[in-house]
Amino acid sequence: MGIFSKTCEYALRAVFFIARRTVEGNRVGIKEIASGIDSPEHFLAKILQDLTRRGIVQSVKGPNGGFYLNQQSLARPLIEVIEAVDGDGLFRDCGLGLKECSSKNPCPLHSGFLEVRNRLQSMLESITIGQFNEDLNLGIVVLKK
Amino acid sequence: MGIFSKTCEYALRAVFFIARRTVEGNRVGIKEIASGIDSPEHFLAKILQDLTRRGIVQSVKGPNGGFYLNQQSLARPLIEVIEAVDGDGLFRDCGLGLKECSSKNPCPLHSGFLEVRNRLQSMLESITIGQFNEDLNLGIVVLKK
DNA sequence: ATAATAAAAGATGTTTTTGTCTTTTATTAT
DNA sequence: ATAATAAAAGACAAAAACATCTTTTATTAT
Ligand code: FES
Ligand code: FES
Repeated sequence: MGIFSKTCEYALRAVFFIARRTVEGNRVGIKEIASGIDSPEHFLAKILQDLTRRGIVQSVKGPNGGFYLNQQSLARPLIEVIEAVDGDGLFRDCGLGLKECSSKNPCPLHSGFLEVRNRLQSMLESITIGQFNEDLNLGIVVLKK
Repeated sequence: MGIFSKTCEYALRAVFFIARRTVEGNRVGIKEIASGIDSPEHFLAKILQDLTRRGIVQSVKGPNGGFYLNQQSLARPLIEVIEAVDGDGLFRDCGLGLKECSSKNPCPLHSGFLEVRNRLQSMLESITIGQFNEDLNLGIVVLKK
């Protein structure tokens, strides 16, 4: 288990991939996304269906159809994708699994966690889906290995 | 899903609980631990069996038996418990799920992740199992709610 | 030695996550 | 209108995580 669920990892890689195609002016089909990010095709399809319902990504059916991102979606911070898929537990729940996280009756790790998680949160709030297109095109960052 | 697995959350709460009893000079049975940290008894038993095999906690069978921690175990940093239970994936794997994490061919989140995870890692390396006994006794921190 | 105690080990069950396959619906080009 | 295309939806399956129950083994006090 990583910091995010597998589902969420696929979702993040997929939106990065779609963003890149979108700014090139194209929609992109599920097959191409799946092979471009090295994910199981039908499983990813489910994930993108859900993201589409939630308005995180856009899609059209039929010939020349596929997934794309509108301006609003391109500008979305990553944390919205993560919360749509995994919920906000990573940022709100107690790191030791206690029923709730609060600074009255904190668990032993509360203050340490708070600092790390706030840092993660603000990082994910400041990174947008669309901001890596150039680095992806240049091969400076990658979505599969 | 939190940052650690449920199994690991129970393990961490349990070692904190055992530490407290140990410095009072007592061994503590599985029933008392389970109720003291609000975890399923038989499931926790499996977890502690594993931690015992790995030498993270100590135990003796029979009357007056139970779990306890020797000096070395009391001084152990939390990260050793976590790595024993969840492995080191949280600190070594790619946050986007790519096959490996490295600064050549990084994923888009690599540098952001690196900073957050290093912070988490050094926090968990500097906190020891035994260091919260006083706070636990005073009720400043808690292991169940 | 015996009985009582408590962890260790083994067998089994449930739920969630992850993954696959098939059918249906919407859209587009002809 | 029709055929081709591609996502949406539904049914199903495997694996991992989480959990429970029973039997065995080691230890201690009597
Ligand atoms: S109470 Fe445990 S992290 Fe806040
Ligand atoms: S390559 Fe993704 S976190 Fe390092």
